[in-house]
Amino acid sequence: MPKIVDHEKRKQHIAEAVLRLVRREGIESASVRRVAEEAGLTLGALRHYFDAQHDLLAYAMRLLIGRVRARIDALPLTGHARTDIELIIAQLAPLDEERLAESEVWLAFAGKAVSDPAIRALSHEVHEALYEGFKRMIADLCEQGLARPGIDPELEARRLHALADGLVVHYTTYAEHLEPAGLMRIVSAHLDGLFKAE
Amino acid sequence: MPKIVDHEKRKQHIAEAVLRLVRREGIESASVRRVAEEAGLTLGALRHYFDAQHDLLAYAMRLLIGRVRARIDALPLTGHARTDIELIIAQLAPLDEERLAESEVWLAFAGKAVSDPAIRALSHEVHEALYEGFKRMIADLCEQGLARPGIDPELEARRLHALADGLVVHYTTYAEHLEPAGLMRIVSAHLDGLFKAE
DNA sequence: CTTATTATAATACGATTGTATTATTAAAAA
DNA sequence: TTTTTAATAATACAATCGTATTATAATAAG
Repeated sequence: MPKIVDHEKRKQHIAEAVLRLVRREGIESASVRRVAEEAGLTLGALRHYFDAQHDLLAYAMRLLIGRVRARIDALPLTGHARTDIELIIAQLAPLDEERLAESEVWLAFAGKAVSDPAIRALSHEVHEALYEGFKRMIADLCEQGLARPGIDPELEARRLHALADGLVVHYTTYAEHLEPAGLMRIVSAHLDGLFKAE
Repeated sequence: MPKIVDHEKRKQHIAEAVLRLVRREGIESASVRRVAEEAGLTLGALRHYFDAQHDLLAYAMRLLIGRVRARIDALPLTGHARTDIELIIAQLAPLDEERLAESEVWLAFAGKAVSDPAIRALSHEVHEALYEGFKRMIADLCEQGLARPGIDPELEARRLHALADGLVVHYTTYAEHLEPAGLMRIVSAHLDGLFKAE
């Protein structure tokens, strides 16, 4: 009997309404009433699925994170370190309308991290995962002798991480003034500095 | 007769209350009532200085921008390009308590840029000024023959800009997990890649 | 000194917020 | 089929929000 499944599916349906609303009108418009309206539910019905607003927001954020994570996990990694790094960053960057929407919502949630502990925890979790991922990839690079000699993997991981996040912020916030292709050109130029010249 | 001066001074006093409040409890707590309370004024008194809340927020943001700008303008630039770039970035980064407070408030305002047109305009203005500044400095570098050959000033300006903003975001948001000194080490390492090896 | 102007204060209006309560309907379990 | 549980709906509560109005006190201009 698909009871729990239905329950979860409905929560996802509501969370998607949250994401739409946040993208369209900002996170401050994601009130329980507006979300209920957007999802086609009554206030009482929504409350049956989420006891409090912060639960709703945290759930929606987890849904967003899960989507990106699934996309990265499904990536056909080549084993070629440089290509793989670019592939992963491309999944985080606002390179098309779908990912631009994601980035906008992500930044909106990130802004809420200051006041909402659950969102703050999620944000930090993603931050750490990303840093660790970059660090591991760069460390692999060094071991394989592909990296420019004398580089510090931890420092370079933080540098790449900051660059990537900075680019996401810029190309999301000023998407109407910037050409998406430029983002990956900058990433590529940055990686040039990490790899040995051939 | 110091009428206008007093008026402006009082507006600044109120704006400082906004900045304190935003830093302490987030921008969503900067309601006109809370700000009036923080500034030691009545709601009606505050309204005499600011007709609407978005005026109040925009004014406070301008005050913040003015402070940082003044600090940069007062900088004893050496003429040595590399040192100067580091000096400027050091004024934008959360390297001590005072600048950490600034950065926190700045990020809070930046989050409001999505919904508030005035704040969005200010944010974009600062963004452009920073990009143009970096571009000019890197172009100077190239002309002086100090830059690594074959680099693209515009691309490098965007790269440095994204890195700087990304570092500010990371070291502000996760200030309790990161050592401030690490930020400038990363900037320095980045600049190594822009300059000719000597 | 009288008249304007500026500043402060108190109160009110309508809207929206998150959460809670209660009742009713649908569906699964016994 | 009866009984229990899940789901939806409607309504209510107290708090806060931005803004507006009106009246009073302080100060500068004539």
